[in-house]
Amino acid sequence: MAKTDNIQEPAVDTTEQRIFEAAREVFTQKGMDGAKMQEIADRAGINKALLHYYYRSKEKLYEMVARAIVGKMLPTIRQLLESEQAFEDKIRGFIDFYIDIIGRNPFIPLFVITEINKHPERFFETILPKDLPRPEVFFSQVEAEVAAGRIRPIAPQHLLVNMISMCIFPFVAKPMIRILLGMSPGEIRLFLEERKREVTAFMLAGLRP
Amino acid sequence: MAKTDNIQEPAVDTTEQRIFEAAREVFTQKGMDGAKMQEIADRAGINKALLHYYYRSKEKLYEMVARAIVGKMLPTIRQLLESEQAFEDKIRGFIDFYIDIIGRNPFIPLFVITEINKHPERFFETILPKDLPRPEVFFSQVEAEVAAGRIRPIAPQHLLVNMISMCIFPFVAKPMIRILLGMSPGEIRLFLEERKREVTAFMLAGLRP
DNA sequence: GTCTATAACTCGATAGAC
DNA sequence: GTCTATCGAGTTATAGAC
Repeated sequence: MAKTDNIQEPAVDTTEQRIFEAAREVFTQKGMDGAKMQEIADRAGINKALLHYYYRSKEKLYEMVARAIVGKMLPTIRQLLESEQAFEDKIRGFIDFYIDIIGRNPFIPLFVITEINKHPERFFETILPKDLPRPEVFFSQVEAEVAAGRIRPIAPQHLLVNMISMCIFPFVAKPMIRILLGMSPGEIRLFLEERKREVTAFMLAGLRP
Repeated sequence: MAKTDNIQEPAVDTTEQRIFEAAREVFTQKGMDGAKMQEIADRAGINKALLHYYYRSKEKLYEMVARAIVGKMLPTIRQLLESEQAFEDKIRGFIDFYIDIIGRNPFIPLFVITEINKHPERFFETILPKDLPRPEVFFSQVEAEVAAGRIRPIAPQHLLVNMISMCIFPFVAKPMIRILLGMSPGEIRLFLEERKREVTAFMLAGLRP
């Protein structure tokens, strides 16, 4: 509990941080089982023994990395669920910001999904923070919009899941989409960028009364 | 149970098939790296050495399993993309059938997504069949609907990705949704079942001119 | 075909020099 | 703090008896 509790500080390039960054790369690409301490050490440019000097075990190192990654996604979701912003602005803002952050960190969704499915107990007890965003404000907001006739009747839970699905899934399924639709690397990049506009349009169209 | 619920192969119960079935369970739940030959042998009720007698190596066994799983999802997608069925019927039929098949095999999406992201070369060269469904027929159909004014203007690629995302992603993110929305195991089951109706409604609403 | 026993190897972790 | 060397557990794969 002594030093690194919060982990978003800028690059000071200590050995400890180089290890952490190398571990983040390897763990996110290979997963817990596929990652090897040797590869992390090589990528950090140091020796295997040093990994254990700074982080006691592979398990501890993994937990640090996982916590930092999960923590990165929560503020955006909290903003959507808990803020008092106007409904349509919120939808627009969430889609834009969420697709943007995933576009810049495309490894995050698969990492989180894998972790949560393969090791749910560790995820919920050790990695996920306890103060999760609460969806009540957002849900009341949806219900108010429905009651006012500004959007068609829809269950708020399904609305939320539809929106998140359309934002995240294409990044996770990117290689499959590329092959199925016969896109070049440049075309798929453009396609994913377009989705900010497309998902927003589709959400608003799907909600028209 | 003598006969398994949802497998289409003949239930002959040879040693070879028991191994294959055990391997399917372990590989889909643990992934290639997390799966252990010992566990597969235990679950098949035979000895580790027999795994190598029937399938030469862990790698070969994994490829067999992966090919079978991927092959299972393709006919539904081919039906959507290539058949000449009327547009709205197609949309309704695809969502219903796809959510149903995933509901009965909820491990498939994460398995395929993981495989394709972690080992793209093996996936495309060894596991994915060469004769993929071609999207042209479906795309022309969407364009015809738009031209006729029966649906609002939308890029067929995004329409397709929106629909598939809303069908698949909730199953992959199930544990996260459970926690975020505070659902019991029974409630999440019901929620995912409801999605046949909800996704259909949302798609059709989003496409109204 | 099926088993037991074990070889061959990988990998996380530690000891101890500097 | 950082390194080299090595241990010991766990894993895939094979040899050989039945």
